[in-house]
Amino acid sequence: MLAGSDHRVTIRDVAGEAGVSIKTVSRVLNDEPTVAPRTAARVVEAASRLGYKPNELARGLKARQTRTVGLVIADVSNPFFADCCKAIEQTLAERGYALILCASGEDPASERAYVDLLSRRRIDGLLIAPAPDGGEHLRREVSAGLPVVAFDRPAEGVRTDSIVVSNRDGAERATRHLISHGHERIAFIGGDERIYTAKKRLEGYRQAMREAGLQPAYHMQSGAISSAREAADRLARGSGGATAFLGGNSLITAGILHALQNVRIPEEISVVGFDDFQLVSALRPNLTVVRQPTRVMGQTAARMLLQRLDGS
Amino acid sequence: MLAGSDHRVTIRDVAGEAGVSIKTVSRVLNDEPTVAPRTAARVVEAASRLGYKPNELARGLKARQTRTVGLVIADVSNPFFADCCKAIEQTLAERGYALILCASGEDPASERAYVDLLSRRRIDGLLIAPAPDGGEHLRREVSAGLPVVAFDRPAEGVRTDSIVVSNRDGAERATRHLISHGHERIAFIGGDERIYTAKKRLEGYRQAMREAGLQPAYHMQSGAISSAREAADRLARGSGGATAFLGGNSLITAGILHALQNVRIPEEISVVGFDDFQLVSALRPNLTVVRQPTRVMGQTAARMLLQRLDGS
DNA sequence: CAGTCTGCTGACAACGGTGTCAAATGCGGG
DNA sequence: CCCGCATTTGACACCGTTGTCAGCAGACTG
Repeated sequence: MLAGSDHRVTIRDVAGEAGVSIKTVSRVLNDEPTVAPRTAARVVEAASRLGYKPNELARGLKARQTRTVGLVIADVSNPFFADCCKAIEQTLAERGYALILCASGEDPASERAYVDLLSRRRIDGLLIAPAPDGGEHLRREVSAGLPVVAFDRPAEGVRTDSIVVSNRDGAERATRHLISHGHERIAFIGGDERIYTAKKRLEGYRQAMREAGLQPAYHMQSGAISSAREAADRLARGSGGATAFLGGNSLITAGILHALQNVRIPEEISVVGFDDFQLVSALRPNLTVVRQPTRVMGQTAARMLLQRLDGS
Repeated sequence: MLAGSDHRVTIRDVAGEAGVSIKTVSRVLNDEPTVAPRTAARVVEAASRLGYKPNELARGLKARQTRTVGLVIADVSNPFFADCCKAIEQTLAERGYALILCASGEDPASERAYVDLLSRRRIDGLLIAPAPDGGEHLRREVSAGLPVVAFDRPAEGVRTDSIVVSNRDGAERATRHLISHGHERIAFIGGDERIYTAKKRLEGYRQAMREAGLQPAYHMQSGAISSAREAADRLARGSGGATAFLGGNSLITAGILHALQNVRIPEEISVVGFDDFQLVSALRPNLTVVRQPTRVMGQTAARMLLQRLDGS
């Protein structure tokens, strides 16, 4: 209908079209009740005829809020984060908030750059799974008044709300589960030890092994599936090899399963993995998992933030 | 250092602190060469002392660009989209662009709402895997001058750049591959037929079967893993059951594998899946896949968009 | 009939930056 | 000593919206 005029329609155009002042258009668009019905109708009609869309930048500048939140995670292609991200995005979208996605790759410098970018864009709030070695950047934002909710891991050295499950306890229980099934040589393959969740899970594993008087055998690594596979290969080898594995996250568990592709699970070797997610459980329904409530976690984090933004 | 004053630092504050006009501060921050070195130094020092961050909303309002792009996909927790999303995010971040993530769930109404939200936020460009039954909303944006790049599927009834792989051809070849291995009862389980990729893959499958004089047996479905599993169960049953399966995407392939968990692959039944991704291939290294170049696809789409935004 | 009140509307400033233009400053040359 | 010119700086308008306040009818009150 409208030609591809390069000139974006503004409130002024609508005002002109409807023969009223811009303030009246503004009133109508914001449902202020003090406009005469006939006038309001004219304005609505003019706005839709011109295909008017309010400029949220201008609105945000004046109102000092953008209805936008930042999400900083390590990596979207990690199913755990993808699931969190999905839940968060949905929860925010229901309330009309937009989500700016940032993937830091567990790199503090990158995280810092992202936080800066978000801060300049004047996001209303921040959801973050903090990278290790947290620096000053989060503290600055928090003390500047930005609502921040940390999830999956707490933020080091900053007071923020946070949603964290008991990683230590989960690992401890999973290990005890294997012990109670008669295993004595239980290997743990976890993520980079500087990452909070990996560290806590290792603690839980060691605690359970110590209590049972067993010798821990673990490997912590930052790499992807393939390096977990190599580690599992190594730990399973020989007569003194592990009879059971505990995988520190879904990618690592996949690596372990890859290494054990010619081994019957759980008859020959048992595997317990962290991070339940649809694909792994579909592919290996007989795998025991320490389920992380990703959906609930994401939703809760988002709601907690919204609560502080909207008060609802 | 700075107390948590609720008042965000503005360019005016920096100007006051440095004893210059706001315009001079603006010049320094934008690296305009016409500022005396001593003055510039004073300004830089003042800005960093106050922790000044330019308000990108204000900048964007004046400059009519936000350095922000929208990404509309069906679902982040689908590994295919997650991988695309990762590549896109990285490519954009390198150039300082922010990404607003929107998950439409293949719902045209939701997609429309998202496009509207993005348009009001004055994104510079849009990356989209269009939902089926595309309406007017995309056409409107395109003709209003918004740079749009469609990926994974073309946008119906709108002229946009698009990055699409040959789905039909991939399915045809995969089917022929199975035929050449002696299979005659080959079943295809695909996604919702209204979705472009699913439709094309079905076409390819049928074409190959027809050419070989074989009877096609397929099931198209919009559900998740579990419904693919049920379909596979049904299609494999009985003496006339399928001896080979072609899975229309990674989630469906996972469902098929789940259904066949007690069957040796590929000795008893062969499976070929679309969408290679790290987890499936780690879990079932002996699975044949029609690999989608997700990383390249995402990167290419993002670059194509950047090209139109930056000209670089 | 004057005065007040209510309902509706618009002029203007402000949000925090950048573009335009003119003005102030410093300096060498006539 | 004054002029012209280059360098450096600032006043002001503007981007597109909303908040503040005042104005203008017309109705109601006394």
